[in-house]
Amino acid sequence: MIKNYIESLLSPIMNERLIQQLQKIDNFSDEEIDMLQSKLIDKFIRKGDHFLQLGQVSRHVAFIDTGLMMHYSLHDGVEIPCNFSLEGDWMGSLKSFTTGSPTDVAIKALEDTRIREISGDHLQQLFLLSPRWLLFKNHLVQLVFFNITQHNADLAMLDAKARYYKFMREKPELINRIPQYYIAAYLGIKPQSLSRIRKER
Amino acid sequence: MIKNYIESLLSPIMNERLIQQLQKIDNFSDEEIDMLQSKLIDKFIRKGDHFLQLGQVSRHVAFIDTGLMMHYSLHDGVEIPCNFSLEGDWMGSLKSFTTGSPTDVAIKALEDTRIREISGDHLQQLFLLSPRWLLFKNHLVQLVFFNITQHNADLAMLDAKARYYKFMREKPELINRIPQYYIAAYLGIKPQSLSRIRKER
DNA sequence: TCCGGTTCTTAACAAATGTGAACGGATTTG
DNA sequence: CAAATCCGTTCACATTTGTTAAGAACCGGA
Repeated sequence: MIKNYIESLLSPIMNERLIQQLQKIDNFSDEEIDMLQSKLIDKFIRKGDHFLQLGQVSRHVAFIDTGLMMHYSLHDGVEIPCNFSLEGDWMGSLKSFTTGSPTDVAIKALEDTRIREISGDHLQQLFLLSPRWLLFKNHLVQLVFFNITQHNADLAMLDAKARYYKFMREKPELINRIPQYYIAAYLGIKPQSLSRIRKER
Repeated sequence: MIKNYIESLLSPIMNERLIQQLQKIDNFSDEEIDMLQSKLIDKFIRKGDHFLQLGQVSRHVAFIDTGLMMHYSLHDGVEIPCNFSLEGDWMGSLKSFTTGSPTDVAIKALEDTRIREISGDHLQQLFLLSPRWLLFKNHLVQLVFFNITQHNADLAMLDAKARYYKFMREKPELINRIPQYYIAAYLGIKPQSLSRIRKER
């Protein structure tokens, strides 16, 4: 595909972004960042395919270069999204990754997505080489944790309209990239109700 | 108080419970458990008082010997519970504890509560003495994480009645120990609605 | 013990959300 | 290209939940 070829040319820019993200967490040295990059593996996940299937054990954490992924669990045959990760984010199923238990939160691509992943084993090696990488893992855990806790409070506190407006306000870049029935499920309402809310403005 | 005196006599039984909980996580040796116990400090938290105030930095993790605690965040002046911890549980505000940031999830006692706490510094010492204690910390994180993720899906998926029935089914020991307006807030409904649901059976 | 506040319940009504069905546009499949 | 499927919208109607207000039950402090 032409599009993929063009994206591959963007690699320097994408590296820039990865490095920026890491600097935000802590002032990693160039050597440390090289250590990480030498262990990262490029992958391409086609829209609709999974980074992590339900019941699998998560063995990798990944940085998203381009694209969009959805974390979700399954209830009565319905996919309930609990989080979204997009370009510039790190993602992983933390519970499964750290405990080795089969995951009950799957991760699949909502768009063709380009990632760079690192295995748990390699991450362990980083920890040994430079304990600073523990900060990195902590950061990932905190981020997911914060997201979910916040969303929890929103679901408990706000009505459907307020939840949708808040979503629009805080994640405007997602509103047109996620199918509405997933947004509705994420917000805890039916697609028809979301449609009604959207109409009102 | 006579009650407190009696409880202090129960100490061997409470130790039993702490040890049982640890064995569930991993087969810690007697020496390792002694290491932990030597660092635990007894505390008593009166009903309504806080283990961790909003905005404080969490510096301790604690085991609950007797009593009941509520984790909550504040929205528009309303306390929104996101979790409960009771006797036999370990508790802590993981985000604040591991990052050193001020907490946005407070923890307060819903009953007079007896805990044994360990500081982050002492926990670090344990990690150095025996890396197995890292499993312990991971276990705590996973537990909280699992709870919140599950509750999230429930809030998004179930209606008020189903949420309450599920709560009754899964945490029957809590139903009569938590004020109903807190249960209502936890379930994302108004106290009057909860009252109506309870009346229907 | 009594008082004052808090919590819980109840009710009638208003508002929000769910349900089922139909339609049309977009996308995929053959 | 045609047929089939999926997705978003709309509507009418059912059901659930919120709101407001009042009183009863309960609890803690003086």
